[in-house]
Amino acid sequence: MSTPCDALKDALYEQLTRLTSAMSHPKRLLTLDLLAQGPRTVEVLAREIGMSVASTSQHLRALKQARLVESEKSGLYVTYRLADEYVYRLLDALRDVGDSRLAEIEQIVRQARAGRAFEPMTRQEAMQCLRKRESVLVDVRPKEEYDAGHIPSAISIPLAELDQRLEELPKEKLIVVYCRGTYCFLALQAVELLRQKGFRARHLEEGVRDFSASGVKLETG
Amino acid sequence: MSTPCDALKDALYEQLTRLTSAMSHPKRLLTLDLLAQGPRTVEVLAREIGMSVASTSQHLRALKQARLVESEKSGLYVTYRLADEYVYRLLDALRDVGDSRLAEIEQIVRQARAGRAFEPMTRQEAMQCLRKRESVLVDVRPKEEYDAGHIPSAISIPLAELDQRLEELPKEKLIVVYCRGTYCFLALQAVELLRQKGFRARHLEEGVRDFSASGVKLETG
DNA sequence: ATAGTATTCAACTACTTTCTAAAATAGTTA
DNA sequence: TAACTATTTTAGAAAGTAGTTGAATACTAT
Repeated sequence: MSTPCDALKDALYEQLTRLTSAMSHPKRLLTLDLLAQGPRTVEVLAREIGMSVASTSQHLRALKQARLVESEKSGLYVTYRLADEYVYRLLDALRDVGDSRLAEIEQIVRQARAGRAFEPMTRQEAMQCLRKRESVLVDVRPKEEYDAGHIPSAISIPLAELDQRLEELPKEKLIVVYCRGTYCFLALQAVELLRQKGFRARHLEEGVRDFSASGVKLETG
Repeated sequence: MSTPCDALKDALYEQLTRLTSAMSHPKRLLTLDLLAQGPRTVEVLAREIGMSVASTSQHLRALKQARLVESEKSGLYVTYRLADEYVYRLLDALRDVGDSRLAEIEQIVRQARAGRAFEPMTRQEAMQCLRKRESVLVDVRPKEEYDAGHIPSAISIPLAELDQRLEELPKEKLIVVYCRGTYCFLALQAVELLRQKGFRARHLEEGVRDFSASGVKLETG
């Protein structure tokens, strides 16, 4: 009892698995997350994901064939970027499922904290510090995400730009950074960088998602 | 220059690929889509996806290990269901990317129409018929999705229940069905079934997504 | 018990994916 | 033109994935 629909459905799901297959490799997922923060060349990506340029190129080809990324050649360099807004949201949805379903991820995060260096701040602590003007709150997500909604009174310094914008931050205050959610690593990386540069820095236990989920009205623009 | 973060990140992305790998098989994706419409037993699923029970069971195990589905044994039968709301949204996000990025999907849909039997109705046509009371509009998505927002004046008959609720539909009118979007096959399957049962039936070219995208206020509840 | 049914498991083969290393391509500079 | 750089391609070995078959498990009914 094979209906005309069935052949179609098979073809459709085969196409959709082009997307999921392309995302089924840790380095490719990491690549997408990096590209979500901004375009990059092959060489830069290779360094960031810790693979050979040849491998990186192959992975990028896989992503491109699935139309998850686009590339543009200018001179010697090929710059890759995320294909569009929907890919961005797909990554987000994936993180959400990971967050809600994979206990293993919880554990990874907890282990990270066991190292002690990355003890997170609770919302209460952070808000108190902020009210007493002992700290500044920094949103290290890409600018677009900040614009779409951020914690009130936070300033935007995307992780990618942090290195060049250190002079905007007060050395004497505590820098509190946050990103998307509990297990988004942008904030951790920011803390790492800031401490290297001699700042006092900590990250918020919760991310924007948790704030908005618990009823805090986010600012936009 | 490997930072403490890097090890964590690797572990995290490895965990996230458990999700995408589990979704990287056409039959497993189809299985998730079916489970999104309601829980099913292994045998039923096997029939619906067109595989042996043994294979189906193995695929279900893969999905379960990734925590995308849950199972419950009662008596002889094991019933599988989608793990939670977020998995649902992940599937949705995936369809959206497919819709926006994969020209191949467009083509599959167009090919289906070339077969002629499934010529879709435009919104204008449908609305005209509806105003003249020559047709009824049926939303064949799962009840939850209907409740979350549907085209005004549509009634809800989930595809899964259509077979048992045929007597609610007027034989003399044209049945216009719609589902999520252009290439969601729920509506096509509904049309197929309705025609088999002697109804006149067609499907809307657009789905809820397109309606809401073009500014139509959806009804809820 | 015994037979029967739904589901899972194990072992095997065929196929696909991934990494590496080396070669090829394409654009730039001297 | 040749030398150089960024990227892509290719071929091959190693690892992983998928479908089949037949057997094992677990529950029900007699």
